[in-house]
Amino acid sequence: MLTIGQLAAYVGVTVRAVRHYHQIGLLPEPGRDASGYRRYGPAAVVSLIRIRTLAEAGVPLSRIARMLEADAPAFAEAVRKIDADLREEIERLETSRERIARLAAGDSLALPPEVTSYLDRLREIGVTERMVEGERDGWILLVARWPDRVPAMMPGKLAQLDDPRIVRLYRVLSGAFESDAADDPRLEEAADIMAEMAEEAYASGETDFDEAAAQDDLPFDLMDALAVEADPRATRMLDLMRERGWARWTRMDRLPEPPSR
Amino acid sequence: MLTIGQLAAYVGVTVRAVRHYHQIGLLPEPGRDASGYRRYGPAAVVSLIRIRTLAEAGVPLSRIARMLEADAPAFAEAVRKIDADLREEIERLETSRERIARLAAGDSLALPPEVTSYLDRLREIGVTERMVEGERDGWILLVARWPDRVPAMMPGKLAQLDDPRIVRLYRVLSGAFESDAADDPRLEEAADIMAEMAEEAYASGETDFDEAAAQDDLPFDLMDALAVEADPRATRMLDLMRERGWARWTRMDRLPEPPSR
DNA sequence: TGGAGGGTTGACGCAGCGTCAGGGTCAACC
DNA sequence: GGTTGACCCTGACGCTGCGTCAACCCTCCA
Repeated sequence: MLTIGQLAAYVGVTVRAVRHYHQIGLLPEPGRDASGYRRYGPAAVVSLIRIRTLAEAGVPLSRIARMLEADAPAFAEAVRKIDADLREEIERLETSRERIARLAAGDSLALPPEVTSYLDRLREIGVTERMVEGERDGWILLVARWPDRVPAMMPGKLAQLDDPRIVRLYRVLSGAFESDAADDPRLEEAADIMAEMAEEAYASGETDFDEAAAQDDLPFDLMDALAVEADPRATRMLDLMRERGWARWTRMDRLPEPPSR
Repeated sequence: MLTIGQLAAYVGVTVRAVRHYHQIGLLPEPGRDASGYRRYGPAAVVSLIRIRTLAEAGVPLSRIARMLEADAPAFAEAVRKIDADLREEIERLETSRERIARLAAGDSLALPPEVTSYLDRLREIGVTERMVEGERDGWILLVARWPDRVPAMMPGKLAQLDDPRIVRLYRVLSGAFESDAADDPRLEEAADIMAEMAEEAYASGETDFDEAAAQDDLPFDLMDALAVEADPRATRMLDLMRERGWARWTRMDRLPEPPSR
C-alpha cells in the first residue's frame, strides 16, 4: 500500500495533482489508514497512469473519465474531437505569431505598411512629429473601421503629396500648432488652401473615400474630435472651414446652405 | 463622446472586455456623465485599438502596458520574448497531437506497440480476456517505470510463447481463475511449471529483467499485489511458489534458504 | 526526545474574460 | 404619462489545472 507521495512519485506527477483528481472525482478516493493517510493499491497506480496518459495527450480532465470507459468507436470519435480542438488552438497561436512578426517589422501598431510609408513621407516633407502622431492615430481609427479598404486608398493620398499646395498646407498647419499663439493667422491660410482644394475635388467629383465611407460619419467625427483633443485650437480650424462652407475637417462635406455670418 | 457599448462595437470587442481592461488598469477609466455612464473620447478608441492589436498578437495583458510605452529596442526584445513563448506553447500542443494520434492507433492506453502485440498473442493462444487485462495492467506498471527498456525486452517474452510449457501455463492459469473453486488443483500444476522454468532460467543465468529492474522491487511488488487485488486466489499461487523456493510471482527470486514446511 | 520530512484540510491565485443577478437610465411609442 | 426594450451600472462566481501558502498532525530516525 502506497502513500500519496509514493503514488505520485511512481507516476511522475505532483501530490497536489493527485488530490485535485480526487476533488473532481476523476480518481476515486482510496481508503485511509489509522492516522487518516490515504493508502493506494496497485489498481490506483494503473488508473492514475491511464489518466496522465490522456491528460498529456491534451485531453481535458473533464472528458477523461468518459474516454476511459468508452468503447472503441466512441473513443475514436472523442480522439477526433480532441485533435480538432488542438489543431484549432495551434491555428490560433500560429495566427498570433504571424501578427507579432508583422508588429516587429512595421513602424507602428495597428497600421498596414502603406499607411506607415505615407507617414514617413509626411516626416520627409517637414511635418512635425506631433502632427504625424495625430495623423497616425487618425489612420488607426480608419483602419479599424475599414481594414480592407484603407490600403487601396493610399496611392491616391501619396499622389496628393506631389501637389505643392498640400505640402504647403501641412507645413503651415505644423507651424501654427507648434506656436504658442492662441489664434495663429496661419490657420486662415490653411483654411483657404483646404477650401480651395475641396472646391476642386467637389467640382471634378473626386473623393478620397468610397461609398461606404461617405455614409458612415462616425470615424470622421472621431478623427475631428481627436484633433480637438490633441489641440483645442483645432476647433478654430473647424470654424474657419464652416465659414467657407465646409462641414468637418477630415472628410469635407459641403454644407447645405451658405453659412450665416 | 461614446458610451462603452459604442466604443466596444467600434473596436470589435465585448463590453465586458473593456471593463476588464479598466479593472486591471490597462485602459484608464474615463469620465462619467450625469447618470454615471462612462463616456469615451477618441483617444480612448485609439488606445483600445492598440491594446487589442497587441492582445491579438498573443501578448499577455500584463505586458501590454509596458510594451505600449517601450522604445524600439525594448519593444523588439519584448516581441522576441512573446514569440518564443508562443513557439513553446505551439510545440507543447504539437506534442499532444502526436500523442493522441498514437492513442488513436494503438490498442490500449499507455503501452508501446511491442507490448500490445504481445497481448494479442496471448489472446491467440487462448488466454482469457480477464487475464489479458491483468497482464496489460502489469505492463502498464512496468512501462511507467522503464519506458525505454520495456520495448527491448519484448522479443524475449514473445519467444517464450513458443515454449509449449508457457502456453500450457497460461491456459492452466486462465482456467483456474475462471472457475468458481476456491482452491483449484490446477494452481499446483501451474506452480510446478513456473518453478521448473524458473529453475532452468536460474541455472542458465537467463533473466527477463536487466540490472536496474533486478534492484528495484517496487514495480514487481505492485504487480503481485495487482494480481491479488484482481483475484484473491492469487495469494494461493504466491504461497505455492514460496513452498517451491521462489519469492514473488512476476519476477521470481530464489529464496535465501529452503522453505520451512 | 526532538527534529526532519512526510501527511491532512482549506483557501487563494493565475488569465481573460463570460455570465448571471439586481439594480438604474434613455429613447421611443401609445 | 406610462410602458417597453435596449443600454448602462456594480459585484460576484465560473472556467482550467493545478501551485502555493497556512496551520496543524503523524512517523521515523538519531
